Amino acid sequence: MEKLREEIINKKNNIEKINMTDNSIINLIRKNPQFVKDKIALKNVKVDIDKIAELDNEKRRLTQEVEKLRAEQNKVNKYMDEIKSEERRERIKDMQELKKNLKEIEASLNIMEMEYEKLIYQIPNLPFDEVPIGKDESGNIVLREVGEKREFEFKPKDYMEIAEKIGLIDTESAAEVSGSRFGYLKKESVLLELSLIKFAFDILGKEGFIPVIPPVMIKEKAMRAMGYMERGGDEIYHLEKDGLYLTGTAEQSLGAMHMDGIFNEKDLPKRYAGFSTCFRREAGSYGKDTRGILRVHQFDKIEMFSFCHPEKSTEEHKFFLEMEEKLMQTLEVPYRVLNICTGDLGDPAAAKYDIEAWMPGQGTYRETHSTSNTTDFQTRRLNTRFKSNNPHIKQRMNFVHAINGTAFAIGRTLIAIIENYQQKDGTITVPDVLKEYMGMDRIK
RNA sequence: GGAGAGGUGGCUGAGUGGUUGAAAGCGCUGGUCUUGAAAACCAGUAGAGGAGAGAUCCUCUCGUGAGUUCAAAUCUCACCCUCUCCGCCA
Repeated sequence: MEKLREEIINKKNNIEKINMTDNSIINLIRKNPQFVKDKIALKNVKVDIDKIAELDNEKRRLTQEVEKLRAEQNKVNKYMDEIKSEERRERIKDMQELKKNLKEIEASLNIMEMEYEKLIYQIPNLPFDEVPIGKDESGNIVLREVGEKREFEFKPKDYMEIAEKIGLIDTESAAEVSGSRFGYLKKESVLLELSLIKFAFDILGKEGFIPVIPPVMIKEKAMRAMGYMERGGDEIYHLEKDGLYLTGTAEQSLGAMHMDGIFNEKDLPKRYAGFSTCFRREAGSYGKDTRGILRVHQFDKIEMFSFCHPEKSTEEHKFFLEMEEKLMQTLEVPYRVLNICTGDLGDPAAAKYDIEAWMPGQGTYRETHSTSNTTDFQTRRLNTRFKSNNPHIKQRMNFVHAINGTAFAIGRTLIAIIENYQQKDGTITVPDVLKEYMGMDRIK
């Protein structure tokens, strides 16, 4: 019994309570449990919704009992100060009795709440109705192909072949120093990275994105609120000594930046562009893409993040996709846009688009961008809200929606550039838009 | 790493056991005044959960959690966080 108590206390300290308002998941479960079941099934996720409904019911029943007793207690306490010794002694006795009763009910309520919260935290964000239904990435839908694939008068090479020859990428040394799935970027590849960063910030700055270099180590509380702990926790590097986690994307630290924050409605959308190194364990991908720098434990990325009005999130999501396409079009790299299906969405997303760049050396498209509308899934856990200035609406505080999207995943963009701009003589032409940033038009 | 100070509403900041969910100021919203604006004045203004058709009512929240007590922002303990000084350091 002591142990269980301690456990409850510990859990309470670690789990941030999810905020529940009108349109929250529990209200949906109360109104239409089947709908929730169907939606999460589309994501291949199983959570015992009936159990949650049952716990919710019990919880509410007990809560009402507790509240009734508290009300009684408060009522007596209000005049306790004014009454005389005889009656006072009597009242105190009553209250002692009441308290004993109260504590018992509270104890069972506590256990119930713990169980309830564990379950409800496992429910992923529900996919929008418009999202194509499918069980894995094979169900993703190609929306369009953009840009003309270059006609090569020779057989285009794989990026590593070119990069190693010029000395742009060194994975061999990295393997010695750090192990597999690491790489040294050298010479012009470094200049390319710096140019891409500046280029991206220039474009995004015009749209009001605030440039950020965020911390790459964050607390469990922040990581959990961003929705990355429940499933896919294996993917994250954990610094146990310090209780910190390495971010796999700037999204995690950008989103958490406004934890417990309140926006003024007129300041929305609030857009950030974060440049950071990203760390991923790639735990589930043994033997997949082992060569080169396509899939590595560490890479740099510029990520867009926006907090927006809930009614505007679909629009903002579309805008993010537009920005991604604009970046790719300006770079003149052919790509295609995918509408990601329900089974491939991941926990936080209600909708998601990927961009895959054409890689002529590999003769295939590879993912370079991804943008998600996470609606209020993350912001509920983060407790990031906005205040409406309209005095006539009843609920003036509400959760903002959060959108994230890749501007450039540098490593993969380098790959795309190298493969698309390679020349017969083994050199690489610099994309027009980067020439000025690079101070050269060819990499030899 | 050593020493100290502190966490109260959107913000600043009072409050050391009993109508204090919380003074005051700022901010915000509405109104009066004004040709308009500012100023001035008046009024309103925390969040969450629950019951109810609704008016409304109840409960919780003063960093988090536990405890003492009939009663905790106020007392005790643990944890978290922030700040200042010293040391170390790109």
